Amino acid sequence: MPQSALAAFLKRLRLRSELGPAEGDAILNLGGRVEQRARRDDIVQRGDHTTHACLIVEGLAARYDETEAGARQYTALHISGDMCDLHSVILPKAAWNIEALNPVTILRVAHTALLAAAEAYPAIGKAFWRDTTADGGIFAKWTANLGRKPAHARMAHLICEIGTRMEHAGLGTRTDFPITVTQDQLADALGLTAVHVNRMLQALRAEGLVRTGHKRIEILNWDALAACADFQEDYLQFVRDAAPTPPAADYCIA
Amino acid sequence: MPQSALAAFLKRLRLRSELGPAEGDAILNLGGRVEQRARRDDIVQRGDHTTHACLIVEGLAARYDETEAGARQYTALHISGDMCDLHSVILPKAAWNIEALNPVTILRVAHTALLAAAEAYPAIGKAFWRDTTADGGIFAKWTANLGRKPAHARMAHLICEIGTRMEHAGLGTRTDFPITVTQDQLADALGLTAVHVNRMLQALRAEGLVRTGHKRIEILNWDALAACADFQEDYLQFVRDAAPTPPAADYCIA
DNA sequence: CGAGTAATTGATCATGCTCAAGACCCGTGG
DNA sequence: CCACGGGTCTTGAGCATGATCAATTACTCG
Repeated sequence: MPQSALAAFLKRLRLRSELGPAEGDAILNLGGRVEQRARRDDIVQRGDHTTHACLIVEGLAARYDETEAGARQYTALHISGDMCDLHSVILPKAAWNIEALNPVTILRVAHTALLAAAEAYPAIGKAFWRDTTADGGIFAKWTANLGRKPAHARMAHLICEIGTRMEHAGLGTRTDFPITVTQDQLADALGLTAVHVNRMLQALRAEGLVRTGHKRIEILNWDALAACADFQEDYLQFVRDAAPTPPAADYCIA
Repeated sequence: MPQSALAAFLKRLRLRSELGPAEGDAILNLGGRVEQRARRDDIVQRGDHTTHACLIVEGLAARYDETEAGARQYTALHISGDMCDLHSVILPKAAWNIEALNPVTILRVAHTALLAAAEAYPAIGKAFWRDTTADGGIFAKWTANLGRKPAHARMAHLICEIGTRMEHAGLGTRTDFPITVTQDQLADALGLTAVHVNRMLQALRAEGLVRTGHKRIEILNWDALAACADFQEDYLQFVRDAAPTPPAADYCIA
């Protein structure tokens, strides 16, 4: 059971990092314990001194921060195959919370196992470092969206991001994927109110850009949606970096 | 010259990570080339395939993202001693820009040197990983602030954050530190307009919380400012993690 | 001293919030 | 199989935070 979940994690890591067979085996043998969490459960709470990272096997989770007044802002969404909280391996004292957005199956993987793998195989260590850093790039993009884009563009951007990530994770296509999320939750991801999310979704539907419902999102016009979102995929870093091209490489083509 | 700049970087790393003398020497011998950049220069541009990371020796820099329309959002500020763009070591293809906010002295350190140090000394690799991850935590906090706090609280929070980081960097105290930044730049960090930044600063001054001018910020009432910002330092992760407390540790106290 | 940048002020505008009520949807139990 | 109930979605009306536009004043640095 852990193995199949870890296979998804390995696949994820390989989207960004080159990992050989030995390293693959090390990932598959990380072990861990499968757990269920109910919707609204906190998987991690601020202040926790964590000893495990959580691989999302099934369901949706979100990292969030909360103001004194209780207003909640999601800072990241995690889908199946994400090791949400890989951060905690290197920074065990959580300064954030992670919540199950719907009933979730997680695999709790010990930091000790993750660190041992990272130490035994430098490529694994770098893959972990790379993935947490890519997550940081996503945080930064969310910051930029919240700071400088109007509500409808934020909505559109989030839909494009999730679609792209779903497709890379093999959970659907970028234009048609399953997701169970309420407008309240979208509001907390977008820094809006649920009422306004509702109106923005209606606008996107009216423009013929998306269709929603039945726990799915379907994008009817990707180009138009991406344009309205100013969505450019590069920040997701879903490209294994080519070896730094030697300056002379261009000439080899002829 | 590089050595003294690298000493600041080492000091910074040691705020979060335990590094021995050999590791310290490795950091001090990273080498690099000192360069000057004028205000408004881009130190890194989106799409660059970078080969060096940039240590800020003197001055202020910002990572930013820009919308089609040209609206700019800073996603991170970097002060002296910050290795801005340590991220690029593991993700060389920049999906962001870095700009000099005022005349800046940087030390360009080769990725090859940084990676070699990380590979030779696992503790250095982890320190790098930890610092980039802590940066990610700061991005996440900015996201939360932009999404869920009103302008005056965002302003207050940024001032608290910079003060705290300045103090840890040894560049002043948290309540009185030098900084050269325009209201336009603050606006781009806070997702506001310069006009509104001006008004929020006036409000904070009128409440007797801060004093500004002469390239300094002085905080007259830290507690009140932190309260208005809902500032809690934990997200900066300026604490070297205690060894995971064994469950029995509690009993040792008596 | 002069030019350019930055800070400040005022007036109007609009995006997105608040509050409130009603419709819809879906799982549960009678 | 249907009624019930809670959560979610939808709609409307008024409000406010922060944007926009447009001067004017104050620095700063040659």
